[in-house]
Amino acid sequence: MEFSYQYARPALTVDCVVFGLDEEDLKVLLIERDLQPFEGKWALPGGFVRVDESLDDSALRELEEETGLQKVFLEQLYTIGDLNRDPRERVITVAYYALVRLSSHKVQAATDARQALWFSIDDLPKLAFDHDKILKMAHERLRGKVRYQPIGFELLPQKFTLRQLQHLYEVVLDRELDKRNFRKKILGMEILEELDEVESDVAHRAARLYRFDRRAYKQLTKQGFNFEI
Amino acid sequence: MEFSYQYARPALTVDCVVFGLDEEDLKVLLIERDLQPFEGKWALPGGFVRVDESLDDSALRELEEETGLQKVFLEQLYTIGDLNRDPRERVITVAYYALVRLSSHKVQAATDARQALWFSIDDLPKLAFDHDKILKMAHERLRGKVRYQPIGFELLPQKFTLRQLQHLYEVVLDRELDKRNFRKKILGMEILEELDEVESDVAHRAARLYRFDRRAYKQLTKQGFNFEI
DNA sequence: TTGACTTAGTGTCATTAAAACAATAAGCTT
DNA sequence: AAGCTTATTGTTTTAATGACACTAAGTCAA
Repeated sequence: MEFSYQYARPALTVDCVVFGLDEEDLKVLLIERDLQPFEGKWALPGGFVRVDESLDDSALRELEEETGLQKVFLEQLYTIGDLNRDPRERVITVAYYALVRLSSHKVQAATDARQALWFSIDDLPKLAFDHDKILKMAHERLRGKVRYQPIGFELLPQKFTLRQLQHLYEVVLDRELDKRNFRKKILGMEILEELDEVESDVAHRAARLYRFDRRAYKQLTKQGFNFEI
Repeated sequence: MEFSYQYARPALTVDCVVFGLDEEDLKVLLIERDLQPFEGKWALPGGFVRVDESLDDSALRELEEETGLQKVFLEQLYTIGDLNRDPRERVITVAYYALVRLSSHKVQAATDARQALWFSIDDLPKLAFDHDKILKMAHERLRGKVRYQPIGFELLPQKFTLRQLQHLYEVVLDRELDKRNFRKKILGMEILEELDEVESDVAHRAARLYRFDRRAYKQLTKQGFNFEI
């Protein structure tokens, strides 16, 4: 007990809602807790903020420690400070959400976690603390934000087909989109680079591959262009 | 020094960007600090979070203590935890923004503040800490959010004219709107209640007064209606 | 009381964006 | 070679947006 203060201070944590996407649906990465409280329960990866690291760094560090993930897309979500959200003491958590290319990330449990597993967003276990609430918030944020910011690409491989891109939006927005209208719209934005490559290993005509053109997008935003699906 | 912990803990504060609107432009409420550090400098109202109060309550309490404002519209903005944002020690702040009906709120300085004053958003003094950055963030959030959430009404008196409403959007979005198109659009939403009253004390034809119909709005959102200016 | 002044209030047309909709082409499998 | 699966492409209809100007109502002052 080396650190003393004149007034009581709440503990501060970060928690991450990590989204991934596969051919079926949207997934969330959860860890099985290896410590009390809620030992053995599923929870969001996260942990205490150190006094010498920024909040973003905290979130990235905890993600790597508990799940092995590195260099993911990360944005702050909300800070939750309800009085009794942790049975031990007053804990305030800064929640983040992260988007990862599920295909290219191997996940492995580590510190404070027995295992890390991907769960379908439609089939989640009961979570520790108020993590259900945080996860729901993150899901809503993702649904809202994916429509007016090109963050969806963070969920896809670098090279993707228009089918995959449309599938992403259908899964996240939870509604079907018209193929012709979707292609017309997204190609009309001129933020995709058409590659001289097609997908491989499919048992039918292979679709062309595209890449998100970050430079073109930045250029367009400067001119007042607004991304919107 | 009564409170001891095993690990060092950052201090936790809340800060509020309070927006108001008058006939000219958008205003922000600032306080002149009466304590070190930055004594005598202008800053956002705010202060330390107590261990037994929620973050929202903290923000509301600080607002009342430092400016006398009560029952304002308040939303969380962002949590800033850069390492050296406070010269004393590591301080993490949960930033909020608030919208008030400037006309109906008297402002008075109190605890820790020499005075509280409204500043035009286009003519701000240099602020203490990183409050410039927070204020800028809040302004961007307001500009973004006012278009797809009917929060603008929080800045107007309960009864307002369409001219006032349009002026609000022109000031916040910083561009002129066409009167006929604006009226067509906003009235077409059917979220305004037309009153049997007109404004008074004007030296010309008096305009009809309207009131935001929260019930109608909620009903419409249930049916999938999306507010958008 | 009248004329001048100020703001309120209103509708149409042109343009653009969104939504609905189906046939052919390419490549793989058997 | 025939059959299967998915890729790729345009047109038409409908709805939303944006541009644009005059008359009505009420106040003020001569």
